[in-house]
Amino acid sequence: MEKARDMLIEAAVNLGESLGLNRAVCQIYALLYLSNAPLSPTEIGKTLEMSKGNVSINLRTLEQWNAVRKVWKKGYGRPLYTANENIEEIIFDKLKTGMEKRLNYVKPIMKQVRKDGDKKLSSKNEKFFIRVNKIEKLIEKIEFFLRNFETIRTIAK
Amino acid sequence: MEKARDMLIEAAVNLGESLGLNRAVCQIYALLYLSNAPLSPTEIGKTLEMSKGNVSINLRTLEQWNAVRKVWKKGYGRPLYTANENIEEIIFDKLKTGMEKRLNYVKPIMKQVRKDGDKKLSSKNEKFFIRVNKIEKLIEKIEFFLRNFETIRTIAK
DNA sequence: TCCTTTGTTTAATATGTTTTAAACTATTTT
DNA sequence: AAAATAGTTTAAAACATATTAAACAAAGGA
Repeated sequence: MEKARDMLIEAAVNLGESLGLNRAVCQIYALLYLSNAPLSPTEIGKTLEMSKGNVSINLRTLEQWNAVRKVWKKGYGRPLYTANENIEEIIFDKLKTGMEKRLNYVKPIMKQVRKDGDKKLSSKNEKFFIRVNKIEKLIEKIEFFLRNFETIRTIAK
Repeated sequence: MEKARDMLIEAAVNLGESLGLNRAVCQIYALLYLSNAPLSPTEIGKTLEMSKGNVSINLRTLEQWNAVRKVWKKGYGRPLYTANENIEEIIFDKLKTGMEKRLNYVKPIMKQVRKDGDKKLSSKNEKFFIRVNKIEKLIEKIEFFLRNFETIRTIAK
């Protein structure tokens, strides 16, 4: 059954690329997702033939994304790790957080551009501001989408 | 007005990062999007202070994405370039094409795993296959989403 | 036609990211 | 408490990507 597992792990790596994720995070997450029981960093490293440093770094990343969480086994003082099985939630939360951060950087710029432009609006600049308006509309649309995604998803299926 | 333009170009670079796009594609697309008239590669290179080789390579990429198209000015044998203003369409088409390619790689693997598994289903493996099922459900959901995105988008606003 | 300008291709350089190795810290076992 | 095992951190290496410079090809103007 390990062959099947390894094939699926490779598939996860492939899919992860499309989200800009590195090999190690995908491998670790997929392994934990497919495991019957929580695993220790050492076990993860051995199974994936990956240095313990790499395991450590990427486990932390996965924890920050809420993609993985610690599990405490009694009588054993170190944490094991298990996957958050709700993949949809993980992807969406990450997308949402990332997008919001970017938009918060962009929005003040848009405001500034608009303010400067209102002062001196020549016909040559008109087209420029039509496009600025279009971008602002698009940003609103994205924000609407992020706010209402849960609802949309429910309607969709 | 060039200051405003440059600020918006920087904003585009920032947003592009979240989609895994490189600096040059974002800059070139944004410049063309905000320009009143089509531009030549030389003009683009000068404005963005970028080597002509880089302009050439990334213009081709943008053309392949349908993000930019050639415009022929009569009496002039070289093409100028202009932006496809439908940003939403560009992003979605790219997402769709990319996702479909990945899923077509993953789906045969899923089938293979399921086939191998049906032969010898022990209770230890049961949990494993429950998770395989979950992934298949998720893939179906993504495919549904890609097929029906246009519709969903219309409903959403 | 020849010279100049513009655009493409490719090899090299520069930049950024991922992974490892090794030094360090913390925990467990004896 | 000492030795062994496990985990973290960091500096270096391996690897990947983006950018440029320069050689080449195509087009425009003299």
